[in-house]
Amino acid sequence: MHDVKLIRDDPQAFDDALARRGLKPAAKRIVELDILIRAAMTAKQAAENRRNQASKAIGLAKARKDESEAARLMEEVESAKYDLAQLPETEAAASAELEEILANIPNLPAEDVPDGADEHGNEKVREWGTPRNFDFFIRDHVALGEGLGLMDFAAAARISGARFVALKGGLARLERALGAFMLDLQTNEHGFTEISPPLLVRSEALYGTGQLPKFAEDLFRTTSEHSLIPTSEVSLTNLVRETILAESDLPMRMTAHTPCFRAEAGSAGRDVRGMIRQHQFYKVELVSVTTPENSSEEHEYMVHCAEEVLKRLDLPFRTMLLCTGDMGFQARKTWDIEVWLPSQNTCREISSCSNCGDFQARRMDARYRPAGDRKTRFVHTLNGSGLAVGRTLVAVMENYQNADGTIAVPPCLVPYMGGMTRIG
RNA sequence: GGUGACGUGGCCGAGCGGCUGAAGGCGGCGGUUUGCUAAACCGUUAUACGCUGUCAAGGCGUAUCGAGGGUUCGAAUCCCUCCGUCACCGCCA
Repeated sequence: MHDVKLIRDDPQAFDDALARRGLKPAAKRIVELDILIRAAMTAKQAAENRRNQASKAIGLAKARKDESEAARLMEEVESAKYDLAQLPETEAAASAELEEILANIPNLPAEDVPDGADEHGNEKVREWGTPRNFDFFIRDHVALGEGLGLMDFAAAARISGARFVALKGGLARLERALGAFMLDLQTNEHGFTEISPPLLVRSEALYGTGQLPKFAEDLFRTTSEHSLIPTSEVSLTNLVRETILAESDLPMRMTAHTPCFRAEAGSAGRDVRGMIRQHQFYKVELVSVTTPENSSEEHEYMVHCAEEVLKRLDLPFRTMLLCTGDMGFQARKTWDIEVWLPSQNTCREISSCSNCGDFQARRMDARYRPAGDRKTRFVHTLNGSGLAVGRTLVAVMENYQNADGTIAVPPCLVPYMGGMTRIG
């Protein structure tokens, strides 16, 4: 959500920022509505003031038993109410239109985000590790998993349809090990507090983080008013909704290991094979709530917390700065981390770390009070995957495969695998 | 799911339909007194928005007593719906 005052003060800057995202100008109508709303509000408040003054006087007149004065004042109230008749509707209609417009406008890109139409405009920031040289014919994770009899897409499809999988034995254990490993790293070494949040959330929460109203078709909705979380960013970030935090509480760093559910409505035909794009997957999420002054620094910190997982797993990756055209709705700046997948001979996204500025905070009404200050300010919120467990499982399988189709367990995971060093 | 009770400011807790944005207390902040601490005393202590003002200080106003509607000249107080909390019962991991 955007600050109307900022748009009012510099409509051109707002439209320029939208243009960087490839969006049409919107400031003109916003400013018109803002003027309309404020005029109606001022007139309404004046009429309400008349009404309130007269009503108070009626009480006093009745106390004096001055019925004629009371009757005269009641007419005064009637007249004020007549003036009041249309104003609230005018204001409400304009406010609704303004809110509708604002709710659907994405966050403005930060200054240092490169312009670009799509992922081709992204910039490589750094890379780490060297892809392994295989002296045998490499398999992708599907061939490996099915070959071992530990990954069953067919059975999952009979139960749930496409884009589901059932992992068995060593692979199920590997998935659990990865989640536990990531969670331990982020909590023990990086200062994030482990949270076990709700997986079903109300639309208010989804609106707060920006999934609604625009991206309803990406969500699984239940028959109640709940939706399944597409990411625990929703639950974790909304933990501070409608609160005023003390500056000393910041940064507030939270992490959770949860399933994520995505309808993938617009992805028909993409990544149809394997575990890359599923309706359900586990993810360890990182969320930071911080001050405007510290959010950029915190953003850097979070990417490094995510990258550290891949370093410990010794998986090659590169970190990309997303261009304006590839960023999500809520983000003002995003780094993606892409892990090396031998079977695809390329890197695939395994983490996305975004600074949302005060965009979500405004939607959630999440504020903090600077130390020694009376006025509250909106917090800045950041989120990042630390990491997507399903895709990490794929990366481990493919990068650690042996010639015989078995999979070596990365050393840092061995303790989490009960000492097992090889799967299959 | 059933029955009953209840949602008031940072917290506790008053509140006959009419100067109640809301008594009182605690806590917080500022000050006086003080060798230090404690105590006592005085003052102060919500948020959002609009108008005004140099988008300052300040002033005026509107709204907010879980949320949204309604009744009324006037609602924290009456009615309805929703959300939530507590207690007991039923069912259940």
